[in-house]
Amino acid sequence: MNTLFVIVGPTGVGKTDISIRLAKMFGCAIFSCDSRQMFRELKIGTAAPTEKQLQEVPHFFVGHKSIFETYSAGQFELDAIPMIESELKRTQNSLLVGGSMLYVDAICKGIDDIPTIDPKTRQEVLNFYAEEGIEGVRRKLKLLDPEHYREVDLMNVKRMLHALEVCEMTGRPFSDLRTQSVKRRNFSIVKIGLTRPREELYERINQRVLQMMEEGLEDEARVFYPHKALNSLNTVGYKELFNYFDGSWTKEFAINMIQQNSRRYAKKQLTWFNRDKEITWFHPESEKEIVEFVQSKL
RNA sequence: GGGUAGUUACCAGAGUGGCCAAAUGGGACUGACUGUAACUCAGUUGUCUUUCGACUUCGGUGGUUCGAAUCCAUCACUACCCA
Repeated sequence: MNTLFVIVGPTGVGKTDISIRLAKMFGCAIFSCDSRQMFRELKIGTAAPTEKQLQEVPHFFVGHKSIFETYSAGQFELDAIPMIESELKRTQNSLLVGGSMLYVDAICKGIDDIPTIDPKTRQEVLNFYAEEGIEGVRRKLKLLDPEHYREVDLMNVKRMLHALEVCEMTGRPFSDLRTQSVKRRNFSIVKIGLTRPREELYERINQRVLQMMEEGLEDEARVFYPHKALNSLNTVGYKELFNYFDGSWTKEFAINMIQQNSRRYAKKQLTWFNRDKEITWFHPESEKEIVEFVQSKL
């Protein structure tokens, strides 16, 4: 059967380099699985593959959207699966590379078919929250979807609001639409995790942030400062600089915060991926072992 | 040399006789997470223990007291002020 090799790992661990090497070995393209590299306006701050790297190996889902468009893990599944399937027909093996946990799951397990929330419903639900507060949200959710109410984190407003949106949108309880089943794919999946000792990872992240600043992250972010409310710009590396632009933080502090938030993000990624027992872990520089492992799976 | 204020857990910082292993915030760590997910949320954070609980802490030492982070003495250090 055709195989999709899925390379995951925290930000800054070194996924790009090894994946380009593997792609060349297979003669295949790379499917990026990064919820922020998808935005063509965000290059430096998302450490997107460089022009040179993109020329070496074709990448899908890098810079294919604008920050002004809305996108989601569900849409990503719909867009990517057919492309992965047709690509696998051509090259037998292919690569999915990225650190966006939910997006990886969308490809590997699939996520339930829940309609995209229209802006009107979203706004209505937000208004409701503004008026009634978290208590109101809980009350309404308990009424509309008692089953989900029992399961959700009652402290997590954002998740509850989403459940409410879905109830409002579909007229059905959110829990009805959540089958939580794992979709079968017509290709095999082999997951490779890249990790490093914590200290080493953090040091790389810190250095990379400084490097991004040298490459012009500040200018890149400044252009989009007027649009800072966009969800696509609620992104490490940009949101902190926005605080500097509006005068609430010093530049130095903003840079420190980018480093700190990047480290935290890396930890969250590791927490998520550690739960996945299908992942075989490697140090990114153990190229020989990785290649041997990949070959054993062909 | 004189004076004043201070020294609390990783950091900042409350607490000024028992309700104190010690508020709160930050950091760190751990975790949850099926559509705005680089989001959002939670737990832990003196030691030992699964729990109950036990034990050692609030600059050092020595006191007062049934009982001290809290009061007294003294030493050390820090900051500011006066010389």
